[in-house]
Amino acid sequence: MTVANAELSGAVLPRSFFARPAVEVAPELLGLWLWHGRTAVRIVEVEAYEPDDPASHSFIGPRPRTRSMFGPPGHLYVYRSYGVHWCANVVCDAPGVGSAVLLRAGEPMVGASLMAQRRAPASALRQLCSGPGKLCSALAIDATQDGVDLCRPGGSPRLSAPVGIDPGRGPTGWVPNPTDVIRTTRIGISKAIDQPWRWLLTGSPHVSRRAAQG
DNA sequence: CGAATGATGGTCT
DNA sequence: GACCATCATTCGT
Repeated sequence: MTVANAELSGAVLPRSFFARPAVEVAPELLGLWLWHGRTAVRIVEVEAYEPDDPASHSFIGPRPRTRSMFGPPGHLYVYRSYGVHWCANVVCDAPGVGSAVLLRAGEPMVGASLMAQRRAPASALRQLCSGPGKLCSALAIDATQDGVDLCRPGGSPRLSAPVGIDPGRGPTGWVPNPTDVIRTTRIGISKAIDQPWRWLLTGSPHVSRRAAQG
């Protein structure tokens, strides 16, 4: 990594940040950076999935595929979607609970040209990471990263706070301004469709689908 | 702009 | 054999 990128990388979050239900962690992930190798995005859209949630992969209990979802918080849970795409979650709450936040979209911050290369023929900035499958493709995240610890300084992939923000400050760490966040129902599921467990950064052109006009 | 659809593979019934 | 936490493309308005 270049010196400039190292300075941009910010500080990782304490594991305690993730040791809460996904519905609490999810909105606070907005604005954080997800790094993998020489590429990084700012998270602009997330969804929470909980253990008593019929839409969650954890609903039926641990399976080989969902093993990491029941592991320690702050780790990655990666699964294959529709046999074609990869989707990445941040594991939350205590080990064994089965709570996670799906990373649905990001804004390219570092290595946009490399991400465009991986996403070819797509090239427009706002198309590179505007969906959970696109995000993993752009960041080159696949089954290899399933279970990886996102809290390791210098690790890859890893989550970090914006530059200049101390993620260890305050009771829950980094918290975005509430007026910067929009809350909606989740997308692309058939069960528990009324739970308002999707959050977006207000006005971001990098989300998978804009929120309905108020 | 929106609706419809095929690709493609693992998991569950 | 059905069902997907999706995406890119095609076709219709």
